[in-house]
Amino acid sequence: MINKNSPVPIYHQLEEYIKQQIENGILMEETVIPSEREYAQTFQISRMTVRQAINNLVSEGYLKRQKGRGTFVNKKKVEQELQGMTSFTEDMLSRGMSPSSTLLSFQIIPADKKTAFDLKIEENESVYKIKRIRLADGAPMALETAYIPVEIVPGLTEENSNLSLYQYIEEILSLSITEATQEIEASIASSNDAEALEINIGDPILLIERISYLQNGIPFELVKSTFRADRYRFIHSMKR
Amino acid sequence: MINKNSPVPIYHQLEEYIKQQIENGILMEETVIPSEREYAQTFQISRMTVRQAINNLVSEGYLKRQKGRGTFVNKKKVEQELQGMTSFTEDMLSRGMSPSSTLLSFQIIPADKKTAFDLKIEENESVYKIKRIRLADGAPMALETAYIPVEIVPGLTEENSNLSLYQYIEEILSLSITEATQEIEASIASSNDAEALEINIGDPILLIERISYLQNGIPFELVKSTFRADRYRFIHSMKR
DNA sequence: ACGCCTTACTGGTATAGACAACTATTCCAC
DNA sequence: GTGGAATAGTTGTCTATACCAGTAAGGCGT
Repeated sequence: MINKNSPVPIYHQLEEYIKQQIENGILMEETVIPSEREYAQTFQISRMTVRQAINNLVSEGYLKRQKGRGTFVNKKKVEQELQGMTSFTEDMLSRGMSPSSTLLSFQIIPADKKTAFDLKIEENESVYKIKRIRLADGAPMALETAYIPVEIVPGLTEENSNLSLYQYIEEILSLSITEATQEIEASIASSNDAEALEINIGDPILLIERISYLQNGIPFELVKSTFRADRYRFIHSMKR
Repeated sequence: MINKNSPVPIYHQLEEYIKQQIENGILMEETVIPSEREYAQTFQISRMTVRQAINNLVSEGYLKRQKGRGTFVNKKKVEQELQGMTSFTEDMLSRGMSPSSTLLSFQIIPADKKTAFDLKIEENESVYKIKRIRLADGAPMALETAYIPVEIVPGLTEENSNLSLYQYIEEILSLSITEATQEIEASIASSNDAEALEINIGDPILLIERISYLQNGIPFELVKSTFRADRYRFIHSMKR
């Protein structure tokens, strides 16, 4: 398991080893792992080296220490999923609801000033404008309008836009979304919103505007969503 | 500078010392700091202890190491502030507004069921209940109620609760907030909200409920805020 | 049954020393 | 001048050891 002659540092080998054990379920969530002194003895390495490995895993969130008790395997972070949450689909699934959607319109239009600014493109450059009603367990949850530069994702059609766009991006184009900014505000349903979401005019709604970025920092999607406040709250956790 | 007989660990003293030097501009951005051996000799402590201090500062983003060259002061980070944003004060400052607040009430009460659950304490355990109106540039922005277990932060009084609680936690108790969860929803102002925020009944408001955790995962504060939707939007950026 | 001490574990802090890997500089041979 | 070796500095890895501080459990006296 541990090779002292490897160019890979021992502490790093031990890190990988422990991570493996966690992923394989040999070290279970919320249970103690062997003590530092135990690792030191079984692998015939110094306790300080063990500590270096464990420290790294602690700061990566895999483990947590408790003085006098031991070191424990952290619960899997659903949180990290949430933190990296991108699509309505993932969001609903993580809440145990069944997502679906109805396409209202699919257009290619020239970007207006604000959209162009958000997507860092030139005014009047072509963007897809995709309007959907998002359903959870069959009931309307949100009204969503997405803007995507045609240049970045050419070949999107009314049909394949139905697939998860994120899957398409990651798997077909092998790009990935690494960053997003969101702005959230409260408002009140207009007649338009009310009709689509099957609520009354004046009911509270949650407006979320999200811009997602690719690895290179290029924005590729602007999504404006209007959520029914009675059915949706935005959940968000953060770590330092 | 370094007191070996202090109950505060040496590495932590050194951390604070170096942070001070950075903040005071004695250690400039992008320049090398003294070598590990140099610190060890000038303070008559072990090099490994110096490393422990420097490692912490590296993982907090203050410093960066370069093998064979030295350790350098990082450029200040603006983003990290946003991501780790915790208090109303910091939030407003980062938006270029001037925060202030009016204390409405300061009580010690037994925790009700839900509060106890959120703060992971027993029902009826004592908690501070601190109610404030939060102002930005002198105008009401939010109505805020904070719940803090007395056991964790004993000795909080009506007077010192006015100081930044976070500073108090970090500097006096030398604990730090490493994690928080937030739930955000839209609603409509009740007569109570309307009066405090100087808006009309039925106007949209943004409800934010935040639970902050200390490094050991212990929840230490539950804050329920009601923001004027016309003056506040929640902004949030995330990276993978 | 209830406290209290002891004991044996845990992680936390700190030391001193060794060698490896990397960087920058100096100096010398060509 | 240019290339390369020697040198002195840096951080990186690792060991062995010591004592401190918190936790849990068992045993003991009351």
